[in-house]
Amino acid sequence: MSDSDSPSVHKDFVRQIIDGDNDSGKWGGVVHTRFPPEPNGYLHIGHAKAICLNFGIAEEYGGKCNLRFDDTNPEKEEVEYVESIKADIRWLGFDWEDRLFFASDYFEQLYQWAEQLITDGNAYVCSLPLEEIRSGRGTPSEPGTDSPYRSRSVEENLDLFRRMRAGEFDEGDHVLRAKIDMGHQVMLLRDPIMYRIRKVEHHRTGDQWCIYPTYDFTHGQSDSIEGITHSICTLEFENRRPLYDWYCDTLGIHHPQQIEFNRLNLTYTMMSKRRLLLLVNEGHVDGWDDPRMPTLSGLRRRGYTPASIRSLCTKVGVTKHNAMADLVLLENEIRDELNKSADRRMAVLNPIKVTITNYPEGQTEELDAVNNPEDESAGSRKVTFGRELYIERDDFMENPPRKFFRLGIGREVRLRWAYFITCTDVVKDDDGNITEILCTYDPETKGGDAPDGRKVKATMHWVSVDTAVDATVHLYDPLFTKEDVDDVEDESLDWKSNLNPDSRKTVTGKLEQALAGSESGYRCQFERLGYFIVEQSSQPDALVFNRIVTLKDAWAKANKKK
RNA sequence: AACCCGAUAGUGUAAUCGGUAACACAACAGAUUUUGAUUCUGUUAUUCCAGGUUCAAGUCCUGGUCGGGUUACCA
Repeated sequence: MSDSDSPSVHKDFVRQIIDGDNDSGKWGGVVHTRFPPEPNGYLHIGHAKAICLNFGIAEEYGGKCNLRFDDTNPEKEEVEYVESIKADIRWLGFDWEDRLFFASDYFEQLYQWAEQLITDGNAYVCSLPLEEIRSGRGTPSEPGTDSPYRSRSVEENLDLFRRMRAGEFDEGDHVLRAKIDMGHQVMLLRDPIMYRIRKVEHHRTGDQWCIYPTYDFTHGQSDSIEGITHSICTLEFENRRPLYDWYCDTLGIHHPQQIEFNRLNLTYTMMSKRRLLLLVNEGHVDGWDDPRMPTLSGLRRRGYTPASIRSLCTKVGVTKHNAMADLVLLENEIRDELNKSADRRMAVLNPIKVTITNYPEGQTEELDAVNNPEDESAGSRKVTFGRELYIERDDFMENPPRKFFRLGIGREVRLRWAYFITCTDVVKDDDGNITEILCTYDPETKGGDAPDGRKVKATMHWVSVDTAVDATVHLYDPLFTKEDVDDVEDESLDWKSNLNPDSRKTVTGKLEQALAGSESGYRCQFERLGYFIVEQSSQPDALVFNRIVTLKDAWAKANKKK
């Protein structure tokens, strides 16, 4: 590769293993990985890490990465999920080319291998009820007891297993178990289940099968069939590696190396598909693609870019111990990217009216505003100034503390790209609430510079009342109030008690006219507020924006601390 | 409890033959600034514990502690 002379490109332990294999010639220099999602939910940012690892490694080593759906449990799996997963991987920027596979494509081969194990005396049909299989397995400290069916003859096992396939039995009547060791220290090796009867339609094979293989009896063999060299999975599969190895070895087939890495955890959210499904089903969010969800479709709708997510995935690293990455890491990625590329616009989200008392009634003027100070080529646009304006309510204080250097009575500030204004008075309603701010402007400061060189402490955004465009703006905050979603006060509470009731606030904002008619997917910075994207449901004449992320705000942070 | 895995600034990671513990983010301070943003500069702070081997240990050895996983006819 080209940048091999860049000083110290750290390689994680997975890549180090691959380097070692390439040096020793273990796989003849071949690197072939796979990403194996189960189509029972939407992909989340944790999956993005696995995708970046598997597809990324294939790219770096001149190898290939397959997409394989691990669809052995028809009760939970749906075509909708298959399609969303494919779309999300493509959006992230990866391509499986012609290597789209399904574990269900291998059902017949798997079945033949099961018969082989039976024939070799390595598997048997067990007719114990579920509860007895469980109790018979013993506990980690006590060995299990052999099933009474463990010694069935090969002929009887074969006959029973074929009749299971033929649909002669009901669910739960029989299972096929591997004959390993009921006293093994690893519980998983105490005669694990290989096949169970499920009279359920499968989203791809329909009613062709009424017995389905378990994950363990499927995964390694699927890797084997596809010629995978490095089967990379998350830490919770570490315990299953002995079984993965046992099936490959006992069957005498190509035996990929399973390597486990730490999954991505992020503060203020969680990655459990079961829980995410619950959030959707119980209506805590609007759907899998709700902009508050850590799903790829949610992050996409929120306004995150594929590059920002990929960048996070490389920054968090790959190790073997459980880690929880700070959400601000992700936020910084999108801030960095959009700071360089996004147009600046002015929008007032909590408006209060300002009247410039010495500005002629009925007069307006067009002023030049720079689109992006970080990118000269972005050019400029016109903004309209007039006698009546909106500013942010938070930018005015009647009795400002010492450190507050925005607008107050008698204070002078700059309106971005416009004039210096000085507050002379406020108008209040009968309850004493401020309804309007009265100011004068200095015509000499047009564009925002004072010829006499005098300084102001604050520059504020604003929008003229006459040209303001209304828009619905969704302000998002983290879905949970705790860094660790499982951090609950007492036993009676669960993670749902940490749901943030204020994770979405919706306001009507006043936008500068350049934003009129914006198309869905357009990202810009609302100056001093944050980065926003035009919502996918937005219409040119009924604008809807999502806040992607706020700008860093030292003033807000200082206040929060008090 | 048995088995498996892990432990390095607040967080995430690096230190490849045993040879000056470092990077990013966060925090704090300052400079610049027509965004209290960005940018720049600086500061604080790290090898789980106890022994051992060694001129020298984050790294090797022994014992412990703590954390996670497994104990599904889910993946």
